[in-house]
Amino acid sequence: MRKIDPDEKKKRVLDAARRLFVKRGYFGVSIPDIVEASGVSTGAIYRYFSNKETMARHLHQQTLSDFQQLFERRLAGKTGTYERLRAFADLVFDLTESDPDMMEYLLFMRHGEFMPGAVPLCFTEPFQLIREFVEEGVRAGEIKEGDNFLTAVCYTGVILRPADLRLRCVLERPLPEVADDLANIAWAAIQA
Amino acid sequence: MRKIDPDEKKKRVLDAARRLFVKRGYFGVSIPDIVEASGVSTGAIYRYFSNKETMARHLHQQTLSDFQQLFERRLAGKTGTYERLRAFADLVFDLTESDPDMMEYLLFMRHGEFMPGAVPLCFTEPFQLIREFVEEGVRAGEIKEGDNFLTAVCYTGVILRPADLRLRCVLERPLPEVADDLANIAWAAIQA
DNA sequence: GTCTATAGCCCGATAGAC
DNA sequence: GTCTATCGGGCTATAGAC
Repeated sequence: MRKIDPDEKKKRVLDAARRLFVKRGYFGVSIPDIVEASGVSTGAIYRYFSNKETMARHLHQQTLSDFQQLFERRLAGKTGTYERLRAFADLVFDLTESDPDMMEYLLFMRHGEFMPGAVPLCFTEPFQLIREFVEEGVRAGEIKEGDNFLTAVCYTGVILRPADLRLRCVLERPLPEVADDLANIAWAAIQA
Repeated sequence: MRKIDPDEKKKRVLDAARRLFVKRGYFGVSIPDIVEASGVSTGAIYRYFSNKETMARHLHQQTLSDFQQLFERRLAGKTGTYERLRAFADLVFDLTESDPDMMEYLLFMRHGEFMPGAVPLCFTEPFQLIREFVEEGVRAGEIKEGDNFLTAVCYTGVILRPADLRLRCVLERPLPEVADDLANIAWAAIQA
């Protein structure tokens, strides 16, 4: 653990913190917990992050921007409404299996617990994009007319709830295996 | 605050605790916080509940059984599949407006935070019932064939996610006003 | 029975050795 | 730069006055 790249250490701390925060909540995790889980000393942690709250904010921002980047990469070249909404669904399903800590953070982390007044997840870029896709789908006559915001919320509900239950080990099959079924159900919910 | 019925005091403590737990998480709430919010003294709290964790377990059990009772009452006399699933939806929408603390607890509370190994919410009676209704609906040819568990999960996804966002003040209209739209979307998602 | 005062513990954060 | 030893503060839980 010596003379390691500081960025590598920072990442180790943030990874450990995310895993612990997701499991026990912000206030349920102590700095000694993070020290033990990350293998990085108290002193080093306080060198990188001025305090516990700053570390959590940093972690929050990073997780959101990572998710957005992954989403944008998957959207590249996709033009149809079904295809673009499907890209969101597949990203959620794949992330649930490949990086459950990240997905669990996105779904469950109560940012309000330690960051009063933070922007709700559904106002971040990826969820704004989904609302835009829904609006285009309505204009194209592919999606039912109505409250477009509500329509978008319902679509994400069909996608996110299975992810939720999969992360809690309630669903036994990996989500990518049932991605077609779920994407079809979600589409059936909103199509014209 | 003197000579009040002990059960009344117990209820005041549990109500205050639920409101605080939902907002800041189990570890983010101290006994002094609950003392201040409930108007019941530390000594009394420790007389009723042997410790903080026991109090939280008690609260958890009570909230679950209250929800189940409300659900069963609404199911009385309902026989059709659409009608019975709709009863669940309406209960969720009504509770979201009439008792947001309770609904928020049911949706967000991370019971695993302080109760390792607790039964996940979706294995409780109400959610088992929904799965049964879906199975009957499939047998009656009303609902798409497939993985019935997954189908039930998707239905609840369309119902619970709007409740989630309404509780976070993202949706501005009371859910009962859009109950018809949401119930139809949820039904469209799963119907044969 | 109920409250107030406090004991004992562990936390976040720091200071100082290396 | 990094670690370890330690401080003040606030927590859970209790003991004793009323």
